[in-house]
Amino acid sequence: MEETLPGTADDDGPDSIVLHVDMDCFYAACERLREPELEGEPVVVGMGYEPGEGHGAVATASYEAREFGVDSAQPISTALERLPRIDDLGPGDDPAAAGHYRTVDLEFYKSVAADVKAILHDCADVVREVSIDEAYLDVTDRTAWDLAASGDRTLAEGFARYVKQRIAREVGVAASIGVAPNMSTAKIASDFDKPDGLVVVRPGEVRSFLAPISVEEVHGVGPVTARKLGSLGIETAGDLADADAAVLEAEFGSRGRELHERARGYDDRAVTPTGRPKSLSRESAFTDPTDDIKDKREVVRALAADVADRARSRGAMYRTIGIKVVVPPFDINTRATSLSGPVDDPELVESVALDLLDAEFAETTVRKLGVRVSKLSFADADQSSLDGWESAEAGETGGDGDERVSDEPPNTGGEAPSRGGQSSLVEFD
DNA sequence: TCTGGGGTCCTAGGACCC
DNA sequence: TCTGGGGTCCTAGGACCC
Repeated sequence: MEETLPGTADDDGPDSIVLHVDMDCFYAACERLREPELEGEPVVVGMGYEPGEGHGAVATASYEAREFGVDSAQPISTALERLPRIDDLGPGDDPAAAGHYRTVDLEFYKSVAADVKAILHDCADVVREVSIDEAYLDVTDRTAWDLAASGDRTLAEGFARYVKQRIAREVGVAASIGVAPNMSTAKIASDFDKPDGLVVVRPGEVRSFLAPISVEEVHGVGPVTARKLGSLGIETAGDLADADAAVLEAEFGSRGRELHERARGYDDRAVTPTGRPKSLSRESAFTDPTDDIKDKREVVRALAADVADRARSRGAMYRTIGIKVVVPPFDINTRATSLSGPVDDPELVESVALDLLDAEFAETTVRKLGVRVSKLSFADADQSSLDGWESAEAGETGGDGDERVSDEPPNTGGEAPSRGGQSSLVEFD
């Protein structure tokens, strides 16, 4: 079906068609895939409810579990209070008020996600994978905003329905899809009728669709911004659209202007394929905050080894090594050191991280520690035949002059994922 | 809701350079 | 030694997202 484009310039062509595909309660849906008996039951996926684990949070709660007040990011202890583990029930307890708890199994969820992503890539020329369970598709060249012959629905809606049905049929999980002329509206649309939703916002309807939406639903508005907006009398996207752009910019900087545009239905970002990660990190919380330097150093060592290992397995070299120290109640401190050139050097990650810890936090009581590497560069970096790194493994970091442009390579077209070995296993994002 | 883990982007001040 | 202007890189913190 390539008859849709009028013979005009294609740069500025017709309105784009963007799909935002968001899997419903993805982890719980995955668990149901391998345990069909969980269908219709309250399911909570998280970590830390096992005996001996003190801390943890809910990763995903099925809609049945949400009825009991269990929600994502909730401390697992709260979840257990509201919805006891069904396996812990005593003789007198009511099984109808208990739930099934499962431990996060990311590897399995990734394999399911890979099946979904394969369908998405089959359905669109450009796919931006945002997370394990979410993606944007540019399908402008695959369908159209024209009405289908049969009635008052658009071809785009039919196309989205097809994507949804393929995911359901071929993988067995439900997705909510938003269809709109741009990314930010598509994102809101996919959220609008969850679960199993399909919401289409046609080019002429964007403004009126957004108007009544609460600002909190707008991507990029969190609790802080929502509160500030509220104090300015701005509660809906419509209010935001009508607000004075200069005031928003004064209050929120460049983000203010951006939010204003999004609320007005303007978003000219192109859907671009997912790029490479910019940082890799690992963190871990203590069951009880501690000031014991031995414990802290031991954790940092383990995290450092982990991060370095992951970097190596992804072919990433790093130029900056940092730590994160969370002090009760919840003060986040970060420290980082940059090297003169990119390295792949686990021992250096460990020693730098430990130095940063010792320098300022030797006596500090901490609740959580993290290690991070950033300013990444990748050995299989496309083109750029002229950066002269060797396959360095010694910690020796060549001369300092080293003026690399840290921006991403231009990478015009459809960036081909690495060719090596297996098809890329769609790590998260 | 007193808080798990893995990310992204923006801002602000300081160092340093010309 | 009273003092302009432009630019880059670095670190640290904040807000936000899933």
